[in-house]
Amino acid sequence: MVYINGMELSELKKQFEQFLKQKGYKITKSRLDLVDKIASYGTHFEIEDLVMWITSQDRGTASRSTIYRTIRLLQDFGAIREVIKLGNRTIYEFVAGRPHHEHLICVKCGKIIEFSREEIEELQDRVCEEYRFTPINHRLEIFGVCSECSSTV
Amino acid sequence: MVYINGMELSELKKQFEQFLKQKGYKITKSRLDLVDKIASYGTHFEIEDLVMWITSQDRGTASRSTIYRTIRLLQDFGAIREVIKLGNRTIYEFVAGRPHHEHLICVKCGKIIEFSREEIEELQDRVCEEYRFTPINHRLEIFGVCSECSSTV
DNA sequence: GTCTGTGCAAAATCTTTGCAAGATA
DNA sequence: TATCTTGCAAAGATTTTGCACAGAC
Repeated sequence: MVYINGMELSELKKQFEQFLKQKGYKITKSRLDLVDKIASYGTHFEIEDLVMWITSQDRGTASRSTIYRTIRLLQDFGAIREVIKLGNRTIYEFVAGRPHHEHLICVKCGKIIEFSREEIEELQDRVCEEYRFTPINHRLEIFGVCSECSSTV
Repeated sequence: MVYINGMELSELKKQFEQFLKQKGYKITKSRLDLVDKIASYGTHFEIEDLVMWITSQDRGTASRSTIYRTIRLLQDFGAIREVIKLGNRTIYEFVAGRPHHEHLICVKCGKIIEFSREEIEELQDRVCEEYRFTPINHRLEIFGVCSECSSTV
């Protein structure tokens, strides 16, 4: 069985189908295929990379438009998040089945390090309560230089 | 005297001049004027809004290119930061002379609430130490719905 | 059969850049 | 005077959209 982030992939797709049905959208090969493609591509990705990678694969040629449209659906569904915004780049992450976490981003080599701290979730709750703000999600990005890059002067 | 974020504006401009000189850039009317314009525009802004506002002012008509270029210089200088990245929008903030803080962003009305917690700075330091990562800056965005918007159903 | 999705190309945004003219040092 | 900056328009990069055809229900 194929597991993605500890969740069985076919289970995820089943849930996505439910989501589509519930929203009145259609279950298409394109949409389900894209879930496979993203799952096998890797955790973090930018849309252009994904488009090029998918296009380079023999079969399965979802158009750029469909990829953009489906990414949006997957964001609504909650399987994908924009986790890093650096300059004009947007880096997405497959988050389905994973606990929330944050990112360290090396501005020299682009390496992404994930970490999580329960304190951040608690802090969010306390701050939001204070401002009577209903949180939907949060994103903590720490930009800096990783150990390899700082040792290479 | 004009204070911006608790710092005297002419002092900030003087420091900016030093920065330019040190970098081998020239001190131009355009650049210094833009600092005034941004200071009087308000804390948070998007470039397009700033361009339109500046263009609508009688005198002072920095071109879009110059604004983009100067904003970049002010970011390097440290007076301005990209604090919110929402979809394809980038919201900047005049941070000169202010302690670091984070933002709550209402996804319904766009309201921005600032808050700061010393814990976040400490947490950043601890996490970075653990990964031997040298932090340059960080950004915590909490997206959600503010009290006004949630009471209006 | 009806309605939605897809692919394509065009358009819309947002940002950067080449170049000639102007300002700064 | 030498060099950097500016404004403009063009080019880039990224994302969205109108429309005709194809596919899902």
